[in-house]
Amino acid sequence: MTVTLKHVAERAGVSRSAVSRCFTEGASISGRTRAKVERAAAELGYCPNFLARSLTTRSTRLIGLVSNNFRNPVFLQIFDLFTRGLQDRGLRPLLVNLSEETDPARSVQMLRQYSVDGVIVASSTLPSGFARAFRQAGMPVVHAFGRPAGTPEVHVVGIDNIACGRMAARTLIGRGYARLGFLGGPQAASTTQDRMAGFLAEATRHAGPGPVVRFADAYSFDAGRAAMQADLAAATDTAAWFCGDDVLSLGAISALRDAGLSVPGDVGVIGLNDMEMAGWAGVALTTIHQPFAEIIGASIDLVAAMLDDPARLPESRIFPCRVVERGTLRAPP
Amino acid sequence: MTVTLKHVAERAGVSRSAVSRCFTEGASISGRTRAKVERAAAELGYCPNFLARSLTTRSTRLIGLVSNNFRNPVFLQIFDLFTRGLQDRGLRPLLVNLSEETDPARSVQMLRQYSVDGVIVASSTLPSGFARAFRQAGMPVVHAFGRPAGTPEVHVVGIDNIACGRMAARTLIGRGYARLGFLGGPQAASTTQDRMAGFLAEATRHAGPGPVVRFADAYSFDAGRAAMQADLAAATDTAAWFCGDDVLSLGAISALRDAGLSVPGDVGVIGLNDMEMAGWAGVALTTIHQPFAEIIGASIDLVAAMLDDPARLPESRIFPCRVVERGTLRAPP
DNA sequence: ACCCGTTTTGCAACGCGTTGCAAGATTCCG
DNA sequence: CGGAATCTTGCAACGCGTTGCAAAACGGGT
Repeated sequence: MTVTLKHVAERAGVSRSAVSRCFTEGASISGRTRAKVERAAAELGYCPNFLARSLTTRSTRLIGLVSNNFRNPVFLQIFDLFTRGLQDRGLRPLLVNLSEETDPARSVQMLRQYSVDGVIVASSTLPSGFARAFRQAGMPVVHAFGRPAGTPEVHVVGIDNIACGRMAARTLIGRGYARLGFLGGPQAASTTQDRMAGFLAEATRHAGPGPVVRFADAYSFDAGRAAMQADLAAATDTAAWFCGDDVLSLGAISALRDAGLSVPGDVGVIGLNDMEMAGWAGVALTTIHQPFAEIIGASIDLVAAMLDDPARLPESRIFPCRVVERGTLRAPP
Repeated sequence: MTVTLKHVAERAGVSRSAVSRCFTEGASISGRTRAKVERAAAELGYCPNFLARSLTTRSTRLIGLVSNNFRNPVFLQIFDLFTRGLQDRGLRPLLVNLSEETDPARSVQMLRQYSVDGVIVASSTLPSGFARAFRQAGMPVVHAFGRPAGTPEVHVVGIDNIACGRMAARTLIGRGYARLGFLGGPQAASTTQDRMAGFLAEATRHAGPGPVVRFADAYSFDAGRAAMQADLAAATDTAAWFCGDDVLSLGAISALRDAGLSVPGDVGVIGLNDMEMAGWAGVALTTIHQPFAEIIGASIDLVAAMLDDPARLPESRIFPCRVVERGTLRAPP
């Protein structure tokens, strides 16, 4: 049924090798033979089988795109950028949803069975054991949105979350808010820990009352809303919040407004990510912009570089963030 | 470097066939041999190569998951359900982003090169030529969110968009709104056409002034907002809108509120999809619920059924929708 | 026409696993 | 215990392409 190399070779009256070379970049083949082969291939509708080829070339150009974050709308932007970036380089994303998965071994096995050339882990909440397990199985790995380290075990691309925490605290202090609060995502996530650490380091130098800390169960609207409702019930009287994620911020703002508080009149909120929705009219979330395009571009660059040089040493790449001023923080006094 | 069948065979002291049969469901192998092989495989960390296997079995269990919609947040939910559903059946999604693609031939070639076992097109805006081209290349195809037809060219799973349009119109009429409006997505999309047709069929039977029709350039917040701003500038004095998508509704509502109009006080809005965000406190969008889980489950069932019986005739599966009452429509008079 | 250096070509083996077949080993039965 | 029926097993060929190697073809110079 399917038309193979052999059929084309017979029709063109050449050997199978000739046909193969016709479809191999930089192989030695004469113009005459090439013409014959191309004609036969076109007539038969031949299309080389990448998977068969991969047996000898040991390259599938398949990249495992692994994530456990399918609730936070920002990840749609992230998948968009990843899929397009990979496609532009002739790489193919095999999407792996690890939402309910806790055992790295099963994912490792799956990715090995499909002989992926590399793996991109796109998550800040997946335990780092996953990236490590992939690496130990011999796969090139890039952890996008991971925690940078001096000598990382795998490539890490992301932002300096501690610096972001600092930046958030300084911004809130600069607006003259009294008591500051940090509303983080899942407490175990490295991003939560680092953003909190930076925020508290700076906030405790602030003259006002000591900072408040709360955590949401997940990076989701409902979790942010619930955490803020808990804080309102506890009446901490916090004047401004740094939320560790935009969607968390939206949940928090919804709880504040439901409680009759005005944002930014009574309470200020600054988020982190600058997802597309943050810029929607009516949302107008002031937030710290995370440069997704750069992070994703660098992740793809690194995974592509690993294809050429699998022994390349892991490195961290960190991109600077900046505050995007919109409408959820009051003007400086 | 990689450990193959041969290494395991040597270590276990059996033939390669024996090892192969040990990893093949239902093959004839004695308990003694199986034990030897499993031991050797475990010691070497052997993992069968699916791609090599696919050469003879002609099955990769790879499914092309094709979409061109990476802006509408509802698609993150859709990808979540698809990836999990496919994984649960041992199928692997190869994600293909066709956002900028206009030529089906290139996509066909790519999917053939990777020998996908089937293709799921998840989009209501991708020209139907794509699904057709995949089918003509001999691939099992399911078009999720496509336009159902009596004798479809490929499997189609979705909703009755005409009926949804009717339902929206009846709902608005029941609330006693005067002039009705339809705000559709891209005019060429079949969903836009069908929703409009159903809506107008019912709305024109309404006693009030004739219905207004507008289109947004894309299924996006900004497009919905821009279309509504255009309508406000034209002062059509429309009392209630059926927007062909939730994210369009949010854009429209943002424009209405910016113009000083209250929703649902002055103007009513009903959307379509019931994306997660529609239920967020503060958003509270009244909308027509599209049963995503059922549609996606059926799509996966159909593509899996095609793997067993590729000659199976294409069919349409249509799921009923229902109005979800929230806060953007006034109560019935 | 001849010689030498460069392409170009086909052969055959290989990558990793599967499978039809026939031979060998087991089991069952009388 | 012999013989038939049933399991297991290994051999060898196959699926689809790639590639090292040596032979063949070609090109140019004289």
